[in-house]
Amino acid sequence: MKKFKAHTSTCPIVHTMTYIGGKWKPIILGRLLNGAVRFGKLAVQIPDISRKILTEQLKELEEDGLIIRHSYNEKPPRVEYELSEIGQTVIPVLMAMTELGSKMHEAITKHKRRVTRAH
Amino acid sequence: MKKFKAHTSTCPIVHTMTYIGGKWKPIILGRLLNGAVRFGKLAVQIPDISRKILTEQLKELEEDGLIIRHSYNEKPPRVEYELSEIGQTVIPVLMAMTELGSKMHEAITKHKRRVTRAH
DNA sequence: TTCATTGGTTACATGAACGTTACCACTTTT
DNA sequence: AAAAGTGGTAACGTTCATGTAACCAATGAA
Repeated sequence: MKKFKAHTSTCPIVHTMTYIGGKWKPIILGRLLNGAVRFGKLAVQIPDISRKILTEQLKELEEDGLIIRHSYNEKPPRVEYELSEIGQTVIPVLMAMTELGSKMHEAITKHKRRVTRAH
Repeated sequence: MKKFKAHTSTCPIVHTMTYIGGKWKPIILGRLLNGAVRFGKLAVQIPDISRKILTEQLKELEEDGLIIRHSYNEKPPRVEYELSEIGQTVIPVLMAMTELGSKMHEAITKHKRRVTRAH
C-alpha cells in the first residue's frame, strides 16, 4: 500500500491513516493498551506477524513517536515497548475499533448469508 | 497488502481491519457521513484516488453490506452511494479517527522536529 | 455532426508491503 | 560442550493493492 504523504492533505482521516493505517499497527497498538510489553511477547500474541515485520512496524511507530522503546542491558537482552503520550491519544480509536469489530463481523456474516441465499 | 481472513481470527481489531482496513475505505466512508453521494462527486472530493480504485472499493463495501448503491436509469447515468445500517455502525470509528487526525498530526510533527534537532 | 456528460470496464504495469530463511552475540543452564 | 533464550539483522522472493491509459454506450447540447 503506497503511503499517504500526511503533509499534502488536510483531511484528518488521511492523517490518521498515515500514522496507524498499516495492516499491523492498530493490532500492535492494541496489545500495548495495558502497559509495556516485551518484543517476544508481542510476537507470540500476534502469531501471524513475522519477526521482521514486527521489528519494522515497531521502528516506524517509534519514529513517529507513538511508542517508546526501552532496552535493558541484560543478557539475554530485554526490550519493552509502551505507548507514549502521543500514542495514548490513539486509544479512543482503538476502543472504537474493538467495540465495532465483533458486532460488525456478526452483522456482515449474516448479510452475506442473505445475499448468497438470494443468489 | 495481503488481506486478513476475518473468520480465522478472534481479535475484534482484526475484524475491523478486515472490513475497513484498506487505504481508501475510511476516507470513502467519511464522505458518506452526511448522506448519499454520487460517484462523480466522490471522485472529485477524493482527488488522489483513481476511478478504477474508487469503483473497486465501492464494490467491496457494497458486497460487505456497508454501503448501498442506488442506480437511477437515466442518461447520462446517475449512481449514488449511501451508508447502510451496518455502515452506520462504523461512524464512531470514523469520528474517533477524525478527532484524532489533526491533533496527532500536529503532535507528531513537533515530535519529529525535536528528534531532528537532537540529531 | 461533433462534443460533453456519466459511470463505469479492460488491459497492462509497478512497487510497496509482506514473507521466508538463515544468521549473529552473549550468557546461563544442562 | 552443547543447547536454549533473546532481540534482532541481511539477503532474498512474492504478491496484492494500487495506478495509468484508453475505451464504451446513450443522450442532449452546440
